[in-house]
Amino acid sequence: MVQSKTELFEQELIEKAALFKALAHPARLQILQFLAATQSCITGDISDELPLGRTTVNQHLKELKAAGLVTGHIEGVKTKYCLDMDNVKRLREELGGFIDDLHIDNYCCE
Amino acid sequence: MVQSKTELFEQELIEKAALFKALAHPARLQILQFLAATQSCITGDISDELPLGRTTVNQHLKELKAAGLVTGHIEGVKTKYCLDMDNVKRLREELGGFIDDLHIDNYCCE
DNA sequence: TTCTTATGACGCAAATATACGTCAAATATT
DNA sequence: AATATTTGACGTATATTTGCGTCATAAGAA
Repeated sequence: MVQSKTELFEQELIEKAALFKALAHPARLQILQFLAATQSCITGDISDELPLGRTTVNQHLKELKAAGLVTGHIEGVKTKYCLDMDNVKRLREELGGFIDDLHIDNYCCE
Repeated sequence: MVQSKTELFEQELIEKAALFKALAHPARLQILQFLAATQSCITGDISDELPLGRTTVNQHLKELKAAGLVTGHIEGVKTKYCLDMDNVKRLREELGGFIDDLHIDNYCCE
C-alpha cells in the first residue's frame, strides 16, 4: 500500500476496530483468560502457560496495556498484571453495542 | 518470526481470535454497517461509500465472507452482498460469551 | 457482433504484526 | 560486594495485512 488509510475513517470506527484488534490473537485471549482465572494478579511468567517465549508474551502484554484492558504494577523485581475491570466491562458493552446497532432483527435479505 | 505459532493454541481460542480479527479494521466495520443500513442487499459499489478503491473493498468483503459474516449472490453482471444474520447473531453471543466467561464480576486485583 | 459495465483473480509494494535473542537496569540473594 | 532473577527496551527476521493496478471473464446494451 502506498500509505495507511485507517485514519480516513470515522474516529469511532477506528477505536472500535482497535479494540477488536487487541483481541485478534489467541495469545492475547489466553492471557486475558489467565489473568481472570488467577484472581490474584500474576507476575510475568505467564509465558509458562503459553507456547511462546517470554519476550513475545511481554509484547502481547504491552498491546493489551495499550488497549487499556490490562494494567501492570511493579512490585520489587517482579511486575503484577491485572485486568482493568472497568475497561473490560466497557469493552463488552461497546462490542455488543456495535452489533445491536446493526438492527439485524429487522434485516431482510432477498 | 521463524514460524507462525497460532496453531499451537486451543482451537477454540484460534477461532474466536479469527472472529475478532474479521472485525479489526474500520473498513470492515463500516461495510457491515452499510449492509445493515441498506436493508436490500447491495452491489459491489460499496466502495463509493468508503475512502478506498474498489479492489481493496473487494478484498475486505472476501475476508468478511471467509469469516462467514457476509454472503454474495451473483445477479446478472452484479453481485449482491448480504449479512449472514444467523452468523452475526452467533458472533454476538460468542464475543459476549468470551467476556462473560472471564467472570470479571468476582475479579479482585490487589 | 461490438461495446460497455461489473466483477473477481492475480500479483506487487508498503505497512504492520509476530516471534524472539540480546542487553542493561533494578531488585533480591548470598 | 558479588551473584542471580526478573523485567522491559531494542533490534532483527519472517509473516501477514493492506491497498491498489491490471487483466480476463461474464452479462447486458447498442
